[in-house]
Amino acid sequence: VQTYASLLRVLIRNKSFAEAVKIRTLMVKSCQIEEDARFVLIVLREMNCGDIRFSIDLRCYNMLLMSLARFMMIDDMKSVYREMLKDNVSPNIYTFNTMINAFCKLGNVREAEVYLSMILQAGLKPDEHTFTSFILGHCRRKDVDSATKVFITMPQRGCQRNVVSYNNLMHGLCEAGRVDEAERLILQMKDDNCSPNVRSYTILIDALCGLGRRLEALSLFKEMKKEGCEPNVHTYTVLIDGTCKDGMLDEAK
RNA sequence: GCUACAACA
Repeated sequence: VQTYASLLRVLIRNKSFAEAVKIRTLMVKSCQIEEDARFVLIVLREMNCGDIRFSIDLRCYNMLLMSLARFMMIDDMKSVYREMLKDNVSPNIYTFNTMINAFCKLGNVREAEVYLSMILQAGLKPDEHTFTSFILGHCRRKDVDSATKVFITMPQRGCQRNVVSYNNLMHGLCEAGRVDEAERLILQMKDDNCSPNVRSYTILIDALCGLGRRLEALSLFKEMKKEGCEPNVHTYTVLIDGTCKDGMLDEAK
């Protein structure tokens, strides 16, 4: 990250702006830890107003917000959002969705709703990412019923549900102990132009194991492979974890 | 085209 920053300064001094944009993108995206994100934030801010002016465009603001979101730096996100308005850069649906998703991750649906109303004020249309984040947010607050409501209204509002919408709701249902409803959803997905992915199966397998329904978990595991869905580390972890807990070591292999 | 989801610890 530091290297990108130095390189960036050189490029700007040489007025190689096309190259600079590329490096800036790499810099913002390469943040591995919170400290990197903080550093990038400082660098971009000083470039945005410094004498060697290299202003932040919409795309860069969005990527910056995403990097901050990765480390749950919600306060910094709020300030960056305010700064972009001051800078006369109009947020687009990506910007709003990034903000909404961050709040929803924290279960702060109230604040997410503020940004939803801003989408409408801006004359934009909330999309499947927007609603899918709200499903997540409600589930994080253990309010599966509100999540279900959002899920139901999506098609009514012209949004196709996608795998993640399903996964989020299934996860919420599982955490509420409503695994049977989640199992119904994974079947329903197929009639809704969605195919379950590794995560869909892993969520269900995990829940079944947690309830001690290991045989069902194992048959789901077989089914996913039959469907051509490759299990990954997470799948094996929940499966091994769940089956070993009760001494079924042989199935675990 | 720059955005979202799962396990253990």
